Amino acid sequence: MRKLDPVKHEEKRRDILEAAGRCFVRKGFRGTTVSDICSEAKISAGHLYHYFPSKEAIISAIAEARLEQANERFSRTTEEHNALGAILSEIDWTNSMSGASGLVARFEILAEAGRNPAMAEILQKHNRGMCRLLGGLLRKGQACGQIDPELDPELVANVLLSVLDGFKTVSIRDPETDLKKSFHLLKVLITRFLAPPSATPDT
Amino acid sequence: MRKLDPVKHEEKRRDILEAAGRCFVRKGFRGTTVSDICSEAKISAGHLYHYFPSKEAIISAIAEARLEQANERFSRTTEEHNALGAILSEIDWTNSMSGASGLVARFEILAEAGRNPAMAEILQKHNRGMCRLLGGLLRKGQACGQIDPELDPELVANVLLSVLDGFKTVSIRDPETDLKKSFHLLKVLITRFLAPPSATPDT
Amino acid sequence: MRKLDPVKHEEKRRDILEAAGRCFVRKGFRGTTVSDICSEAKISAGHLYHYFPSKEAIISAIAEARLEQANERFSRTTEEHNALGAILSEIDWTNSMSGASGLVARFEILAEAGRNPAMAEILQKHNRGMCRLLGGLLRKGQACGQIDPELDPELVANVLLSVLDGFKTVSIRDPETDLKKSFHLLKVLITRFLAPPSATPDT
Amino acid sequence: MRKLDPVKHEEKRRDILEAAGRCFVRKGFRGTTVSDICSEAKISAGHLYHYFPSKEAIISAIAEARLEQANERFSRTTEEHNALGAILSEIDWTNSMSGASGLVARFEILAEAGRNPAMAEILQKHNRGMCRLLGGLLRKGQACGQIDPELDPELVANVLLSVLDGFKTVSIRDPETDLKKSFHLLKVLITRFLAPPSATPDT
DNA sequence: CATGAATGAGCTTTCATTCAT
DNA sequence: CATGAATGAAAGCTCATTCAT
Repeated sequence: MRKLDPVKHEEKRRDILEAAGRCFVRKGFRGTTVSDICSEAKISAGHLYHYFPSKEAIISAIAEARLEQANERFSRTTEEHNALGAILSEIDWTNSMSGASGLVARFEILAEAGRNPAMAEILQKHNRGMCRLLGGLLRKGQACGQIDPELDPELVANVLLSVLDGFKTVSIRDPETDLKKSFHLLKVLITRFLAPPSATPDT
Repeated sequence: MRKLDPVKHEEKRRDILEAAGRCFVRKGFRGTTVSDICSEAKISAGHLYHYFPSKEAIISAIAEARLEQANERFSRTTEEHNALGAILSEIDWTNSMSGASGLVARFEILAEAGRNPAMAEILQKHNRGMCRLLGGLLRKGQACGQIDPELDPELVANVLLSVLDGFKTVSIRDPETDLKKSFHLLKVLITRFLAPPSATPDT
Repeated sequence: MRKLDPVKHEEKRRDILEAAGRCFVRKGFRGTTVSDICSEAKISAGHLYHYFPSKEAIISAIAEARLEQANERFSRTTEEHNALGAILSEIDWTNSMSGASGLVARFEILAEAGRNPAMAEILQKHNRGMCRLLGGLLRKGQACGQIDPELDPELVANVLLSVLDGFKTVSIRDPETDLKKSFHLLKVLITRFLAPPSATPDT
Repeated sequence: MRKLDPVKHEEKRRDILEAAGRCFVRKGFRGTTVSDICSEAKISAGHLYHYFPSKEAIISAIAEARLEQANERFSRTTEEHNALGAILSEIDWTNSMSGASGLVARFEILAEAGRNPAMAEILQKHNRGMCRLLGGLLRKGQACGQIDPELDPELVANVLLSVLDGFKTVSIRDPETDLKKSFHLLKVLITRFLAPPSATPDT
């Protein structure tokens, strides 16, 4: 007779997902146990299975959620920026997140996608979305002469997003990296790359 | 009388490491069991412990070996190329490795390094080495006017290596990517980035 | 004000018991979960405990109910048949139930009774009832010369009921058995067994 | 290099199977836990899996072994008895086994076979074997006039074996049954059933 | 050197049962 | 009455590691 379900249920699901997210950052997908997640979410061992059918499902859900969030943020960003601005804003946001929190999950997802087809599909789906957004911006930039018209927007989008992910490794490779400086350098890199050949890009 | 040890021993160690490498590509560090490795290396379960004290040690050794190999290859490359050539050659080599084989391990290492200090240290040590090599080339390029002298060689090296790693995700993100085209695009990206401002880079 | 209870309650109890019965046939006593039963009975997980204190109680109740039904049916049968007729009618009924539905539960009960004293007692109680019924018929048959008077009615009843249960395994042992033929054979078997020695039984 | 395996291994396998057998008698297939078996076999929790891939496999192996033993014993029996003698000897053996030990497993197997196709197949395979043996004896009996030639040997074999299984329930149904008397009664039953119509069967 | 039997902690998952609503 | 969230013990099974041979 009581019908508080749908809301509470979804809320709890989110709680668990967040708890799982924190665990995954600390120990990785495979290093995290279901027990870890239950402790973190303050629920009992078996109760997790009222919300998710398996650990695998939680991993998928986390990946999906993380990528979804990224897409949404990027979608908002693209509404008020041009291509270059959107990319830079994205990097800026990445850098602002102190610590590995969000970043590590990224590599976990990439590593997993390299051998788990289900994960690969999730990743690809979201990547297509982001490429479309960025590709559109690039085309606009080309239309108004800000961007080299010779570049293939779709390809550039894919490559730039890859490069962005790569950039996230900078502080793992060398923790003493000056993030401000390297951010500026990446900005130069992208600016010079996209600029129409005739233009004389600055440093 | 038993005096063939040191050589044979080292040989076997390498065998095991290679077997482990193949397993890790297929199932990841955590998804691979010691049993998997022993089967692949065609040795018995316990015998592996004559060569490595723990699974963790194998993971470290693999990471070390992989990065060592990369460094050596890059070291050789740098002897006969300028900065741009070395980077392009590196990308070329990456692309030539069909399949995820070498690449996946890379993200595994990065994800692991993000939360495991021991792995982080290994990664950082080798990254320093590669940065030094690439940094030296960049400086030479600057000296002879091929590369923008305003760029900080060390920082550029670190960023470029990161970008390179990112580029490896291209085909995971979108398996239908035309690798040749995207390789060419990356070449353009790097060329334009490094070129002295006055120069008119090609497409 | 709430006064429809006793009737409704008993009704629901029976519903649940029937649902449980269907589950037990499919998965056995131990293979069936309380959840299975609740789903089948279309009630919620915890609500079942308003009707039964435990799963064990449901198992007992089912066994009791099944045996009770069998007794009642046999009781009705005995009113209008002689011994041989009653037995044959019983076998006929068994055969008419296509599928394992009722039969499987029988072996489940026997196996359980072999190790669970509570179940054993239930089984024995009902067996005594059926033996009394069948024993009475046999005695009548002896009185009117249809049945060998040398046979001990109680013992014969118990053995015949056992044989009947055994006969139920025929189609499990060999699913291609011709039930009609084997039914006829059993009829011959019982007829010859019970017939007074002088009589010349037919085939 | 050591090669004590094949023998020791098979021996241990048998040990475990015997331990499992004892557990199954006490608690049934589903009521027995892997832990129970390991304790009974005095091995550690996980070690069982060096010998059997799953609990299911143990259940199958037990069923197979039990039925195999029964077949072998019956095979030996048939070499020195005629049909009636073989059956009686079989019943005798059954009765001699005090307690439910062997019997319970029988109903467990039958109940399981009623819903588990794998178990059903095992049961059917062995039943075919026993039917062939018994069928052969029956035919011989018919040839020398001891057995009613009108009876279909295969069908009779299957029905008799079923009846035999049913007879095993006698002491579960009524623990106070006089086994000697009921054994004698069954002997009468089978004798009269098989005897050629003209013959005057004894009591 | 080499084997594989053996261990035992711990993993994911299930399930009978309770209880707040 | 009725729900389903919640519990926690225990299930089947895996796995890194040790050790007698």
